[in-house]
Amino acid sequence: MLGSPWCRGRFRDAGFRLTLPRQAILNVFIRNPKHLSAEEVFLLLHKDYPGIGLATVYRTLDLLTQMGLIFKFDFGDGRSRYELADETIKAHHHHLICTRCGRIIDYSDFAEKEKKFIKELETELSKKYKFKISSHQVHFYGLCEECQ
Amino acid sequence: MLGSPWCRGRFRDAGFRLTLPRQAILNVFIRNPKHLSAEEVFLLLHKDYPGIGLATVYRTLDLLTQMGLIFKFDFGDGRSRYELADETIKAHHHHLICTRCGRIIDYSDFAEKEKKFIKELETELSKKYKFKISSHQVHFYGLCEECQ
DNA sequence: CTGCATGCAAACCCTTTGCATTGGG
DNA sequence: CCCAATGCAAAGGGTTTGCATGCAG
Repeated sequence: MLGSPWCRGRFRDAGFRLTLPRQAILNVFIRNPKHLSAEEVFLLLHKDYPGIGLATVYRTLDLLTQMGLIFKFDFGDGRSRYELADETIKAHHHHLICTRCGRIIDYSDFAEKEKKFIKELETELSKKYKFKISSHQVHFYGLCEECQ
Repeated sequence: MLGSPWCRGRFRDAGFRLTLPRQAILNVFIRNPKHLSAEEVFLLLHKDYPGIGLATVYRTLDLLTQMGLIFKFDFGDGRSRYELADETIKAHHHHLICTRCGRIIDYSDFAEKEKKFIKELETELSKKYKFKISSHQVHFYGLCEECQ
């Protein structure tokens, strides 16, 4: 994904430069398919690239989100989390959030059923509220196995 | 709702005092059935009760959330929003959020279909992930009619 | 070369907390 | 009366911004 002309082209076409920090940050997501906070990205990055600052991480996360390469989530714990926008996401994977320990569980089961349902709902909502829907989030809150 | 023995009892049973600020804040939600941020509650309150401080608003919002009288939402704009936990919510009303102007549209259409779907999904998820689900949020992001 | 991107630190914004004071039960 | 609840101001934590410097194109 990274060295590929696709990635470079994606940046060039959008009028952005493919810099080292941007490549490195994208790499963090490729190697860590998780819901990373800005600080987590910064720390993971710091091992190999101690020179990259937190501000750059925030600016890059914002850029990548705008470019659609990553998705931004807010689980209500006061910090944003980001995730690579790959097939996993496209397959409508959603989240279970433990309100006690903060653990986040992905699930992509029931994807077909869910996809169909969401699709229908989006169509109806778009029509009724003249709303152009571009994305959605489904969060279930509760207690994970250990916290019960 | 407010003067009712029900409300007072609800506080007493939980070991809390039904103070003037708490009544006033609950009243704000009753009169403004919207997704209010802490600051909005504070400002609405300020007209009639200029003495009530922002910290008390935050503390009370937290208390009411724990008591289940209001719900807390996070739409990703960096501030929490709160809403009265009345029948409207119980009827599974969800949200469309405009990513440009921040407008939030409630919808409670398709409630039956949705309720059934969510219920099924919750059951399956609970079983598979041993997760005790207590609430859920469904957010659709996009552009409202005016912002398109 | 030219100007976008970066690093650093300060600024910002929302939220929480410490502490003396108030008022509900 | 007593202790939970309040108000105020200060602190906290995540995110953004200003500005001089660096590097991609």
